[in-house]
Amino acid sequence: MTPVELTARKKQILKVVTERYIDTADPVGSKYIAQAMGGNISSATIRNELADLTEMGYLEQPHTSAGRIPSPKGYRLYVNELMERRQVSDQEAAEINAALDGKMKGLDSIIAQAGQMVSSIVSYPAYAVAAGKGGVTVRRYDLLPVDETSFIAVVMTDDSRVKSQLIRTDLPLPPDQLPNLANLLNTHFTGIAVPEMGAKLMSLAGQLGAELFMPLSQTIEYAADIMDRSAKNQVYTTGQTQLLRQPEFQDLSKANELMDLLTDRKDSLPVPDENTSMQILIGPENVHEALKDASVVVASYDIGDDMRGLIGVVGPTRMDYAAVAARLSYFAESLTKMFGKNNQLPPKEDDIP
Amino acid sequence: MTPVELTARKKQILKVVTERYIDTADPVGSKYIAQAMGGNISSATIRNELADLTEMGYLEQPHTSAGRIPSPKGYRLYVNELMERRQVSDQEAAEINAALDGKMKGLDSIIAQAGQMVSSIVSYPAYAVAAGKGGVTVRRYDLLPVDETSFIAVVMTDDSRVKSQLIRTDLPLPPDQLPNLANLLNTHFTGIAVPEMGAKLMSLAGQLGAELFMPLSQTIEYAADIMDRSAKNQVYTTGQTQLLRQPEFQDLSKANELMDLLTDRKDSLPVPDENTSMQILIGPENVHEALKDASVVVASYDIGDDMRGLIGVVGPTRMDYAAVAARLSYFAESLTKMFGKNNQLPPKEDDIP
DNA sequence: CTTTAGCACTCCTTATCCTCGAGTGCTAAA
DNA sequence: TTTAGCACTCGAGGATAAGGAGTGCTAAAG
Repeated sequence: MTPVELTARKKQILKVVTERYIDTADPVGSKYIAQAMGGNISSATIRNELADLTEMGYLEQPHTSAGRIPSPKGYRLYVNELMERRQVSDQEAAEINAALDGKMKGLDSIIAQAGQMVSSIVSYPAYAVAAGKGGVTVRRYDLLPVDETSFIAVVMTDDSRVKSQLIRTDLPLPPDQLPNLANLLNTHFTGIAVPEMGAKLMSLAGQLGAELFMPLSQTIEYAADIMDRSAKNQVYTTGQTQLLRQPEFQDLSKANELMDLLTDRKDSLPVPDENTSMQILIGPENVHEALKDASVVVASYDIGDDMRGLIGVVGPTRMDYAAVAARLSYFAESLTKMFGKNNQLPPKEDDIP
Repeated sequence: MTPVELTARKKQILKVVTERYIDTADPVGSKYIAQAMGGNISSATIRNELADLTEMGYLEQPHTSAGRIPSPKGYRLYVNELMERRQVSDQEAAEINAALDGKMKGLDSIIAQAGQMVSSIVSYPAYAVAAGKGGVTVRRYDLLPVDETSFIAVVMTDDSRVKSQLIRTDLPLPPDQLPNLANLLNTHFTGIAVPEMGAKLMSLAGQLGAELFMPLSQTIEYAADIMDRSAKNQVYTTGQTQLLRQPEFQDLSKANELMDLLTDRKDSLPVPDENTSMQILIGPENVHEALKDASVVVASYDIGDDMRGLIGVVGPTRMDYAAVAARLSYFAESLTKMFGKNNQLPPKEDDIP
C-alpha cells in the first residue's frame, strides 16, 4: 500500500514544490504543480502523488486543506539530488570579486569582513571563524624604545601574526636595558604556552631587579592576552536583522531565539566536517535546539597551509539553498585563492577587534 | 480659557503619568493617578488636570477613550525637571566596575567593548565612537627584519597608537638596507597627510631602485590605510536585538527602520554638543527621520587629553531615562577615570577590528 | 493499473457584528 | 475649586458567517 519507490515523476513534483515554496513561502497546491509541470497531467493525478509523497515523509501539510510544504527530509532530498548546482552568474561573480579586491588588511579583520560580505551577498545572517590548529606560541619579541617610561612591544606568533602595543612602565627603564629585556624574552618565553610562561616568570622573579621585572611581566601579560584571544577562535556574526525580512520570523519569539544564538552564544554554531568544503544542515539535523527550525550552510576555506577559515549562513529551512550554496562556495574558493596568491602565505597582521 | 501656568500638582501628575507609562507601556487613566497620588483627590479632579495638560501639549491621547501618554514635550519636561537624577545602586556600580576591570586591551577594542557593556547594562542597543580631533599623522616608523623577503613595519601615530604589519616584498631585500628604508620613511613621511604622502612618493620614485622603492610604497600604503581608518571614526553598534523586546517595536516595520540605521547607516547617529557630557534627544528632537519615534541618550568621556569617546543608547521614547542616564553617565565617568589613571595617558595600542 | 473528472468536505482567512469595559467629558451640586 | 453622577466613545476581544483554496475519495475512462 505504501509506495516505497521514488519515481522520477515524484522527484520532479518534489522539486517543483520545494522551489515554489522557497520562492513564495506559501503551501503549494496540486493545481499549480500540474500547470508548472507542463499541463500534461491533471491535478487529480498530482494529488495522488502528493498523498504518496506525504506518506513517505517528504512533504508536510500545515492543515488538511492546505497545499504541501517540504519536510526536512524533503529538503534533504532536494539538496542532495534535485537541486541544480547553480553557478554564480557573471554579475554575481563580479560583485564578489569587487568586494574582495578592496584592500583587506589584517587576518582577523578579513575574517570579520568576509562575514559581512557573505551576509550581504546571500541576504541572510552570516558568521565567520578562523579555526587555527590551536596552541599558538610566540616566535619572537622585539622591543622598540619610545622614551624613559615606555616602549613598544612587537610580538610575532608562530602562525606569523604580528601584534604590537605601547607599554608604559611604572619605573623608568634605561633605554640601554631594552636589548637585555628583549634577550630575556626571546630566550625564555618563546615557543611555550601561557601557563608555562607564568611559571617561568615566577622562577625569574628572584633574579631580576624590579625595573627589569615589571616591564618583563607586562610584556608577557600582553603576549598571553594575544594567545588567549587567538585560542578563543573568535566568532564574528553579522546581518542578524536580515532574519526579520523572512516571513517565518515575523513571529518574534522564533526570531529572538535565533538572534540570541547569533549574538550571545555564537560559539555553538555548526562547524563542517574536517574534509568537506561545504555542508548544509537542515532543520532538525542541527544539534542546537534554537536551530531546529532553521538551516545552516557552512563552507570552509584555506588560510595558508595550517589554518582554516569558516563561513556560515543561517536562514529559515525555506532558504534558497541553490543560490546560497553557489555564492558561498564561490566566495570560499575566492578566499582560498586570495590567501594562496600572496606567495601562498596569508597577509597576516596585527588586529584584535 | 487655556491654562498657561504649570502648577506643582500638574507637574506631579505629569511625573506620575510618565513613570507609569515608562513602566507599563499602557496609557494611564485618571483613576490610577488619583490613587498613586495618595487618594486625597478624586479622579474627576485629575481628569480636569489631565484635560489641561493635554491642551498644553504635555500629554497625548491615543484615542478619545483611552488614558494619557506623555508627548515628546512631556518627556522633555520630565527629563529636565521632574526626573529624579538617580544614582546607580551599589550593585549596579559593582557590576559596571567588574566589567571594566577585565583586561581591556587596545583602544578600538575598548571602545567596541564599551558599547557592548552599555548595551547589556541598559538593555537597549548602544553605539560607540571615538571622536579623535582628526588629522592623524605618522610620528615614527620602525622596521624589523624577518627574512630575505619580508619585514615587520611598526607605525606609531601622533596620537600614540601603535600598529604593525608583516610586509612581504616581491624582490628580495638585503637586511642591511632596512635601516636605509626606515631612515627614508622617518625623514620624508612623518607628520604629513595621506595625499602629501602620495606626492612625496612620486617625487622619490625616480631616485630609488625598485628593490627599495617597492617596500617603501608598501609601507606607505599600510600607513595610509591606518590613517584612513582612524579618520573614518568607526562606529560600533551592538545590542540591536534588544529593540525587539520593546512592545513598541513589535511592529516590524518600525523596528526594521531603526535596525537599518543601527547597522548600515550608523554614521548618522547623534553626537552630543561639544561641552555637554550627556545629552538626551527625545523623539522629534532627533534630526534623523528613523529616530523621530525613538530617543537617544548619548554621553561622552575623555580619552587622554585630546580625544573624546562617545557612547550612546537608542530606545523607544518610552525609555527609562532615569535609569539609562544614571548608568550611562556613571559608565562614562568610569571610562574617563580609567583612561586618566594610567599616568593620564590612555593605553593606546594596535587594533583594527 | 493509471489517470481523470466530479463533488463533498475541511479548515483557514477575512469581514461583520456585538458585547464589554475602561476611561473620558460634562453637568450640576457641594 | 472639587467632586459625584452619568451618558458617551472607542478599542479589545469573541462569536458568527461567507468565501475560497485545496484536499480526498469515488467512479468512470483509458
